Amino acid sequence: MGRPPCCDKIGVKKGPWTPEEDLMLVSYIQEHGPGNWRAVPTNTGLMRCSKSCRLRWTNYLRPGIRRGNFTDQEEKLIIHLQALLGNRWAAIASYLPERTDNDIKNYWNTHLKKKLMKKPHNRGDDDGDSARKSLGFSREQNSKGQWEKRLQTDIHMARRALREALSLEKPNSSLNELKPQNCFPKKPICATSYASSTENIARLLEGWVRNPPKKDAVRFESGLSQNSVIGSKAVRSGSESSECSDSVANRFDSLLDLGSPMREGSDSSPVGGEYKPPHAPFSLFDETWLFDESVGQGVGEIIMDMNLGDPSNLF
DNA sequence: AATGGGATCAACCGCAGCAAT
DNA sequence: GATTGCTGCGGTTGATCCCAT
Repeated sequence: MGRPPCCDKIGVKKGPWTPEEDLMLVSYIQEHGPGNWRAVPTNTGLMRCSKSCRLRWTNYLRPGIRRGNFTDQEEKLIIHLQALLGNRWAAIASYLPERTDNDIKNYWNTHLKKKLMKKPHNRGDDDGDSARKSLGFSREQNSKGQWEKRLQTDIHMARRALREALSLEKPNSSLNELKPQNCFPKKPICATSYASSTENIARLLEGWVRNPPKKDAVRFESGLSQNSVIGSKAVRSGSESSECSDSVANRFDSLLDLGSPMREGSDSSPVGGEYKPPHAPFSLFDETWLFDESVGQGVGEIIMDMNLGDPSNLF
């Protein structure tokens, strides 16, 4: 059988996007909201395939994306989440709402993997496998179901890992330490010239995200929620970056807010309602377990003590 | 100044999942 | 239940940048 290509390959433009194309895409999304990507090339006149449009939006033009260097906090969070989730970049990205899965994937492949490679012992072979091994998962157990099952068993281990990742800098630090002004650099670094132009385009969205279109935008709203407004600030260049999005703070706050029960279908999920894993492999979307001290102790505790108990050992 | 090699990252490709029919 | 079409995800590629020589 075989599926037809997502678009007519003939006449479809490839390669880097131009500011003009970005503008066309952004204008369209401003009006109609993201989604129905199939219709985007036709309606905008863009000579791009729908996938390309979606990718460009989600990875670059979408408000709320922060570019530039990863902070230590982010880095450690990624390492821990990667160890827990494997290369599920989208799931990992949902915990770093201002980062795209593509960015995280790139960062992992270009920085973290090498970094971890340098560490003898428990890492080095292949993406996450080693990390999972370090968590006590053998290759035999590596089949999705098994290691997820195992993961559920070791829920407290993950919880602790993430908590430590989030509080590593100052073990006794308050949640304020996780506020963006602390966990993000004051200034976006390494924005390319073209990135700057897209920032300008993103700026165009600023007014819109404050009052997103109501129709056709349900998915968009659930995906961005509060992140949108602040995020659009975040893509501004340096001078305003100290505002650096409350979104992450909110999300971390809600991540850590043990008092408020995590919800299903709530707008205020820890990551802005974003992460509802399509596969729902285990109850990661109910993140309270990550921090809930009351979860029983188990063999994972030992493993964690040996391997991830001290995240600083990673480096 | 030229150039070669490594690093980085935007974008593409193919597959899987899911919903609609 | 089977088929079809759309969307999302992860792996990979290739263009560009950066730095050392």
